[in-house]
Amino acid sequence: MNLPIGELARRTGVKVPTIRFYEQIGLIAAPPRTEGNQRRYGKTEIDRLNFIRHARELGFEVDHIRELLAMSQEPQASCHQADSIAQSHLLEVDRRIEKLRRLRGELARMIDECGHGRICDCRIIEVLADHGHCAADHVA
Amino acid sequence: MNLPIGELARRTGVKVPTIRFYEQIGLIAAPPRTEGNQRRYGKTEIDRLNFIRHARELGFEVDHIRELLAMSQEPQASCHQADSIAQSHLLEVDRRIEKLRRLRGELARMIDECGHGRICDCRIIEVLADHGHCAADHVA
DNA sequence: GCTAGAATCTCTAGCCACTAGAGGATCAAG
DNA sequence: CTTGATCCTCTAGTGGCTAGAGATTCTAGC
Repeated sequence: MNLPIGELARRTGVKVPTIRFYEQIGLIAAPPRTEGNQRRYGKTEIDRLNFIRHARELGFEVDHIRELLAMSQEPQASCHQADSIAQSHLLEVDRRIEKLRRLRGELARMIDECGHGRICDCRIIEVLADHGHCAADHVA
Repeated sequence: MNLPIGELARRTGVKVPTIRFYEQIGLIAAPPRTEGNQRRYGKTEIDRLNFIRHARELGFEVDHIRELLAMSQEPQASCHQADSIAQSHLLEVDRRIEKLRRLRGELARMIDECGHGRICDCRIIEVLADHGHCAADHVA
């Protein structure tokens, strides 16, 4: 277990520059180096990077991941805080889905109404140009 | 109709710095200036900015908006291209919705299974730490 | 005409989470 | 000992803005 960064990347699915970036922002610790100044990693980093990757895939922000990582280091603590981070993230995801759904509806309607003729008759252009009182006006 | 930038902002819902930014990236033209070097706008810019805002609200990228704007200037052209931009954007929105829904499912399950006890028993932390063969692994 | 305060100007830097590329050093296999 | 893959650091770029500094200009009231 003395992996170079490329091997760590292969095993975790996190790209090499991203690993270095995570080190830079302090999301993972700086590992030991070879005599020739190359990073060498162990099992700890595989786990940590996998954790980070899963959390990113679930859409957690880096700052939240920082907190979740800190919690995972304190197994006896209450998981109330982890729960609340996840909860509020779920709400955020719900908001995004709802917004996209409304948007999708408008898009689909617009496309549907397009008669595939000339620009001057096109609902797509028309809707964009003059859209004074539709739902999307109130999308944040 | 010789509006200062703040008034244009008020009428279109696009913030002042954003208007200047749009000018900088060439999304809108540089307007005439007063003797004191302040921008003054007319009806054209109101329409154009409204178009841009609507398109942004619908999630179109700036480069696509550029194309849509160019099309709207050629009323006799076919709207095939506008249609295809909108179509592919719709597909992209569908992809995003689907991705968020899968993600939401995982999040909700995770939270649901959390016993609200200690970190060492917490499904949230556990799922993140060891998540080897779940759907989210294959989310791009 | 004068003054105060609101609005405007330019410019730089920051946001997020990376990604790309230059230019050079190091490693492992043959 | 050479070759080619991998690694290093550093800077800059992505998208679509947003924030702030410090200076100027406009406008309304007196």
